[in-house]
Amino acid sequence: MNAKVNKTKPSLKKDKTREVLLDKAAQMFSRQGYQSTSLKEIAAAAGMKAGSLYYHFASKEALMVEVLDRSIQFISDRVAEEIEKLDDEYSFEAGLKAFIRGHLTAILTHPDYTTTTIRNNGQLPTSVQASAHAKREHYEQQWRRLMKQGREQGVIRADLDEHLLRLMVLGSLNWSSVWYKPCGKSIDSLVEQYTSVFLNGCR
Amino acid sequence: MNAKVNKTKPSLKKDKTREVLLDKAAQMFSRQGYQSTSLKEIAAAAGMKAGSLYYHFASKEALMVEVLDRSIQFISDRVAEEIEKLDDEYSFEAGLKAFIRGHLTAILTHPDYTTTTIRNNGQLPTSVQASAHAKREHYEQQWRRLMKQGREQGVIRADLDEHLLRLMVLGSLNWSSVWYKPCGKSIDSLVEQYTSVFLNGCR
DNA sequence: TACTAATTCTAATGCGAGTTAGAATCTAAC
DNA sequence: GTTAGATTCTAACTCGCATTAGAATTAGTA
Repeated sequence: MNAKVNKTKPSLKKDKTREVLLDKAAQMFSRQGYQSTSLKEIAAAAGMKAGSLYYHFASKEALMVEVLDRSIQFISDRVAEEIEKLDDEYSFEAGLKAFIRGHLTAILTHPDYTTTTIRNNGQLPTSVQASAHAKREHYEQQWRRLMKQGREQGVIRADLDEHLLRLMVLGSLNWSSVWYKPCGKSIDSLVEQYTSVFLNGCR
Repeated sequence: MNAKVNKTKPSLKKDKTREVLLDKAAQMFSRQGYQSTSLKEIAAAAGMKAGSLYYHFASKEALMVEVLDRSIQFISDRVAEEIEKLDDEYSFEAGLKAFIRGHLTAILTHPDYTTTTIRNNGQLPTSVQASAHAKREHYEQQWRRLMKQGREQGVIRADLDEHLLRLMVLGSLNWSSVWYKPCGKSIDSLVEQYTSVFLNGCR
């Protein structure tokens, strides 16, 4: 019991500042990009000096890796949540709407993390890039399965390439992180329009 | 006449290396981002040393500004070309297809320049950002006009927000620069699918 | 060949970045 | 209050960057 107290209490404090550092890092990475953001800025935003960061993270790259990991996790989890709300044998239409709602909600409610992934994709040190690749691949696999289902259920017209369709949907969804301002339309109304346009578009 | 020779001949040589430098810069900016690309790398790719760049460009920022300018110009020109092929009183359907073809062709045939714009959007020094803003605004204005036409001609359903629709189309088009590999599908077949999906989608 | 201008190189400057080691401070249990 | 451990700070170090001035080289003209 004593041991437990000794280990959980300080680790809570430590996790707290780790959390703050990650949030601030995600915020600045998403706005200025990875290279343009200095550890000094991140540390200052969290109320400390640059050197102190190294007590929590091994390097700037390690920080970025964790931000990217969380970002993909946010999206993946949020989509999974929406899927679980459906019946076991859901239709392609219902599935697509759930995917769109999950993906869009994640992007627009955790803009700092997800925008970091979307924006910095492709222009990061290869070591960082490799680390996030596996998780993203797994998520995209789920989209592929959804599209295959649409094809098999005959909802996707024969003359359409389902891979390209997937990229069209993901492209327009991801792009929302570029222009979305929370003051405008509600996420729900966005979901409705995205779903409606793409469903009508592929039938 | 002599004066003409004296001025055109060397300026041709000079313009040539300027061109090479811009091309290489666009290439590296699009792949690694603005901050992660050093003048040393750009110069090396053009077969010279970093210091020599300053004979052609005032600064790294000036280089970037010109790359961005050209990028938007490419897209804008290419779209204008497609529009000119149409009748004077073209329909929304024809207009949309021309816009999509122009935009996509520009993106996929000058990927270095256009990807630089798309990727680095938002994470550049504000001075650089401001310079490209005007041209881009003018181009987006043309899209707004197209969408308005679609609404007035009744092709865009009443329940759709035409501003959001514009962002959906531009998003999925721009995203193609992230995944497109020239070895895959032809640009024409992409144009067909984009047009078909969005036209069916908004009717 | 000699002269001139255009173009590139060399070498140096200053700055800010990421990183590190050790000192300083804070926290909490005895 | 003392002590031990956790956390942060200070002050340095190294490195690569953009930038610059002047020397060196090239190329074209007479």
